[in-house]
Amino acid sequence: MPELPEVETVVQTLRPLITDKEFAGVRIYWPRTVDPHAPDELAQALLHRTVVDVFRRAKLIVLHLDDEHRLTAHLRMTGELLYQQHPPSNFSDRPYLRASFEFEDGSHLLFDDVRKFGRIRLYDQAGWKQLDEELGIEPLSPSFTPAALHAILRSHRRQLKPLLLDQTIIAGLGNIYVDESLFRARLHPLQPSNRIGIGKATDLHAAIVNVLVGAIENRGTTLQNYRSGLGEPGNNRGKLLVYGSAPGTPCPRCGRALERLVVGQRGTIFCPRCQRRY
DNA sequence: CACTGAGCCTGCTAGC
DNA sequence: TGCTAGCAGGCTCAGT
Repeated sequence: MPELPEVETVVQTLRPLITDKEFAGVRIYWPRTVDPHAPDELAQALLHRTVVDVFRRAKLIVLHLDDEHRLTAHLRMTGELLYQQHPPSNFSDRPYLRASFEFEDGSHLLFDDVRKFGRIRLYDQAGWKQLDEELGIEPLSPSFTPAALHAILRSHRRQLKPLLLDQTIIAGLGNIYVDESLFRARLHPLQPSNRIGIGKATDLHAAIVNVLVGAIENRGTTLQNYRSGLGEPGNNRGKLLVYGSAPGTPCPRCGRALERLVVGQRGTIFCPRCQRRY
């Protein structure tokens, strides 16, 4: 599923391709994709607007428009936002197309999404400001320091994994990179966050940053659906140490059988020897 | 405040 | 071989 590194990769591929382009047409094939907007009202609002920048916030792809609105796409589980020089000639080739955006030059941005969980929304300046303020710290920003993470962990009394997945606390982490980060930092997913000292917080900080930076360098992790803005799969899958491993697989560090549990409705893989609760 | 479970969805697969 | 039940999970909302 697309998390911070995958969304960042999509943004990097799309930015040079769609910046300065003007919307000339919008088609919505699955109305719930643009909930709560009415499809025709969204289309009207976008017509003749120009993209002035493309950036990422949390797991959102954000198109900054010339009227200061922000058009956001959240890929959720299976979404893809794809640039195409020419419109698809045959929609039956794209059975999961949920929305398409045509630019003045004839190029298209296609929103493909098998599971229909993905969402596209338009925010005015105030709405965007509010959303931005509700989202947590960016883990690749300069302000995300070991001390900042330690303060976050101490200020809550929660299980570590659900806390790291909470987008209002730290923005952009998902199931893959949380499991990878916890494994590298040798922390148990159910470890109470407030009992983590500065030493382990520093380990966790380094693990998160290294895992994310490495995944971006590899242009994301493709398990099934994820593709960049140009339709290319990512290369990070082979770099994962535990995510995707079946329970019973030997721990890559100590050899003990990895175990699986469900934490916050999410499958979780960890090493019961390396990652101890305390 | 912290946590749990339902709901949204459909492709894939283990098991019969 | 063919079918089906169960699984995968980001996010929101309601309930404990």
